[in-house]
Amino acid sequence: MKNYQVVRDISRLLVRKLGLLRKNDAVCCGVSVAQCYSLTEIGRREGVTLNELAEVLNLDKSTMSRSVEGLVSRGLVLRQEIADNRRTVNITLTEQGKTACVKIEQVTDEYFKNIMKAIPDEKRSLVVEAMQLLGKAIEKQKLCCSNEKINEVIL
Amino acid sequence: MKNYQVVRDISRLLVRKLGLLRKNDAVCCGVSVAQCYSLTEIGRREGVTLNELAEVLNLDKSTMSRSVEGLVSRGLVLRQEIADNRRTVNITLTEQGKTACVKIEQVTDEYFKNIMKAIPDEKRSLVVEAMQLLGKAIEKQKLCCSNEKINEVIL
DNA sequence: AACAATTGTTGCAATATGCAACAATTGCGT
DNA sequence: ACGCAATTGTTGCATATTGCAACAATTGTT
Repeated sequence: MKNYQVVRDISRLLVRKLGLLRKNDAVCCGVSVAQCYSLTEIGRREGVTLNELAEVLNLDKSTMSRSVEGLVSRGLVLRQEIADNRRTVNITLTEQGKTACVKIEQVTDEYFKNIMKAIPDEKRSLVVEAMQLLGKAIEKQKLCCSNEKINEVIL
Repeated sequence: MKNYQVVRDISRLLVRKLGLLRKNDAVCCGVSVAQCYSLTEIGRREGVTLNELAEVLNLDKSTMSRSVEGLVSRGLVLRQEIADNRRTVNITLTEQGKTACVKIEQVTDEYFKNIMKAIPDEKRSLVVEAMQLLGKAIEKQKLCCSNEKINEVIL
């Protein structure tokens, strides 16, 4: 197996184990996977723009807008106007949203903690170092098959 | 940062870069992300059962059934009966399906090759070794938040 | 032979999707 | 200051996808 295929396999494995192909509306805390990601991202940044969120999650801004609307109607998220710019919107977590975020963090962290536990002690730091290198490498890459519209129909 | 968070970050990064939250119907070769995964999995196994496919991709069998139906109607996939069992279905690729698979492999491999290229030469084998360890560790884990129905509504 | 378990397909209502069009606002060039 | 382009976010819209539940068909078990 080629070395890049090892990375690809990890990717496939994560997709499977994390149920990323699902669009379930109740994965954790009564919200979908995509909404979990939204909540986490909003929480980490303490306020985001809709565009920023769409970009980070690699979603269309219309999709993002509606997704946020869903979170607002659940009382998890707040859409606030910014004083110095009446065009953009500042998206923040409500108290309920923060609670949800904590819960999501717990569930997710638990999962990844178990993964680390399953790695032999003496190999753990090696894995961490490698993952940091990998992270940097991935960050340098463009988005894959996203906005480039590779719609070539097969002959 | 805790060591498990490094792995989690990689996961988030992949979700973002690979556009896994998208349910775009035309990511590559005119099929969606989920369908790309289906095609790849069917191709790798040279014939799968619907249930197997649903399990591997962590999707409901009804969803899987319809997704396969979509691939059949596009002429990419074949649903065949098995001689010794008239209940199960054997799903295989058509010639067009194989062509699509090759294309998908190319696009995906290209992406992961670039990631490896972005890793310093002397560190590459380290990363590969670590990824193999990580892969084994992830395989040992259960599915995350999938069928367990953690539908606890937040207070 | 009777009954349980498995496999895959639909009915169904709800939701999500992205593109395009749009209004509101801001920035830029002159 | 004025006009025009660019940005930001929201909707209309048609389509696609989701999972649960119910179902028929088949297979396994006792």
